[in-house]
Amino acid sequence: MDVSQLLKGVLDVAVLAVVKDEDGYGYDVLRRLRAAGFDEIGDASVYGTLRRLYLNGSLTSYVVPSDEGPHRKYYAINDAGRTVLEESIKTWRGFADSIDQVLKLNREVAA
Amino acid sequence: MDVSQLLKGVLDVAVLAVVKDEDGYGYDVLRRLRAAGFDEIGDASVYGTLRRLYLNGSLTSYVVPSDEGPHRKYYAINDAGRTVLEESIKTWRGFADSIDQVLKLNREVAA
DNA sequence: AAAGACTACTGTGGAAAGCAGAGTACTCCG
DNA sequence: CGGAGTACTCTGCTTTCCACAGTAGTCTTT
Repeated sequence: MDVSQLLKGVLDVAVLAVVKDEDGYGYDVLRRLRAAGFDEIGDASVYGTLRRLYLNGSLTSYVVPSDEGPHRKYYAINDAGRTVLEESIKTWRGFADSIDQVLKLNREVAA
Repeated sequence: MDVSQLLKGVLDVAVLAVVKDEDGYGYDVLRRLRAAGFDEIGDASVYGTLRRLYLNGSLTSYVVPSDEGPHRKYYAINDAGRTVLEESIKTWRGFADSIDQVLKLNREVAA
């Protein structure tokens, strides 16, 4: 099974969730996602997702110069993005439950 | 969030899991998946997935005439398919855990 | 018997999204 | 000065789901 196919559609939520905690720039979001278990994720996927979320109005953006390298393009979540995130979490939950049912994995929401 | 995007890559496992329980033909697999919660799944997706799994050697196939309509093309899982299914379940589990972690959903495998 | 509904499958073409690869550019270290 | 690490952009490829169209069989209803 190809993990990159599984990411389709889910990357949006993952990126929104990560940015919701704290504003982030592309390279940083990439590191945070890799640390969370998406270790094979491609950089272009993250940059592309951030751009897409910015273009559809879920994120705002600002540039900050850096002493340790090139400038950083920060992204921050806004109200629209928070709404999308909440809806997406519900969708994900229902979807994951259906899969677990078919695979007969008994998972429960613990908290 | 678009459910059809979430299906990418996962449909393979879902179909394998459904067919593993009992041999099935396309229209029937479609109904079983819809009953499991994938109520918006397109028929062409299921037929396409069955064809793909057959071509890559995970399923075998045989035709059975029917009294209630056109003939039925049954698919059965084989050893290769079972191996793919087991590997895919592991991949799914790891993937879903990563998502849950990022979304801060505390799920646990109960049994 | 014609019309419609349900069953059952095939094939084509389109769209979305992840990703590889190439390119740009800045900083720091040896 | 060259290499490594950081940081981003852009183009084009690939996979996969799906809408749509078409074929074809059975059964019910009018």
